[in-house]
Amino acid sequence: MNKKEHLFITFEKLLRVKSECSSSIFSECGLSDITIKQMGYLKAIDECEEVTFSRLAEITRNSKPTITEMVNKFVKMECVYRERSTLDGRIFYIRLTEKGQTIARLERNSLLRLIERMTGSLDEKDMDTLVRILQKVK
Amino acid sequence: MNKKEHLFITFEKLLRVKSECSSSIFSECGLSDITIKQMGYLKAIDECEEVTFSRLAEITRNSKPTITEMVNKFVKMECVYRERSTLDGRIFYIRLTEKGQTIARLERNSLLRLIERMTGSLDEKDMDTLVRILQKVK
DNA sequence: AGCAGTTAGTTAGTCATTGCCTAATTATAA
DNA sequence: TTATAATTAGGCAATGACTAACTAACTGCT
Repeated sequence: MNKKEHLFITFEKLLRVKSECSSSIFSECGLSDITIKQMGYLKAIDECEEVTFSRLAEITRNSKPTITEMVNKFVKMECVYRERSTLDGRIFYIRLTEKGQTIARLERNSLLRLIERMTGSLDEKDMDTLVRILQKVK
Repeated sequence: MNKKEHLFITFEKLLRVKSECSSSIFSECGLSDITIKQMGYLKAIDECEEVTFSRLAEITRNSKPTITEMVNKFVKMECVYRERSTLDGRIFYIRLTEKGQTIARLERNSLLRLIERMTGSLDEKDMDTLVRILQKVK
């Protein structure tokens, strides 16, 4: 087996672990049936500091009623909640619950779990070596 | 910054590259709007040597008409084609086109592209070291 | 202070697509 | 002739989108 194949198999194993971590996160949140679109919306909400219905409609290029329905669905899923502005009673901010944020940051969270797993099996020197080598990749 | 954070950032960069490779593959195939379910069916077809409509209905726990519709959709998307059995004219095998197989094996293909990128920046010794260290991860 | 106009979000009603089903049909084999 | 493989017809729920009309709340002007 050549070096590329070795590398492929090694990374495949790591990615399988990460993918299992993603699945665990979804099922821990009871959201295994979430759609690609819904993931996209949660990420869009997470990327904003404070986001109103109108603003999210702008960002995602949807109508306001679409956002209302989407938010209602997310509220039922316990991913987001509304917070009324104290300055202007017409305005509601869309906020992620802890669960919503966990899912919005799924990539990050599953990678964190993988890194935990790695650091459990590697010593300090190995980690330094890994970082040193992988940083060369352009 | 501690070693875990370093490792996180390093892997995040690699995974971003891989994710860009996945997106490129989808758009090269003109299939950026494929759904999670459809991906699952393509993988199921790919995992079988030879699969008929009835067999795929069994495997995926769906009715036969569901498979017919799904296959018709995939035929329009140029992901699969029918091949009539020479032994029994009632039987059709569901076969992946090249495009269908590329998508069914997306994980593999995007990882292959990432590995290509890595091997372009690393020397033989680095690759050996990577494999040696990463194989320790349980 | 009070009304008119503007703005934020919601409701009602519609629509296309996906993904699934059962029942009936057609074509082929045994 | 009967059984089997796949298809057609017709239906249904959920997702994800829209426009038009509405309600609630703020803003500005007299």
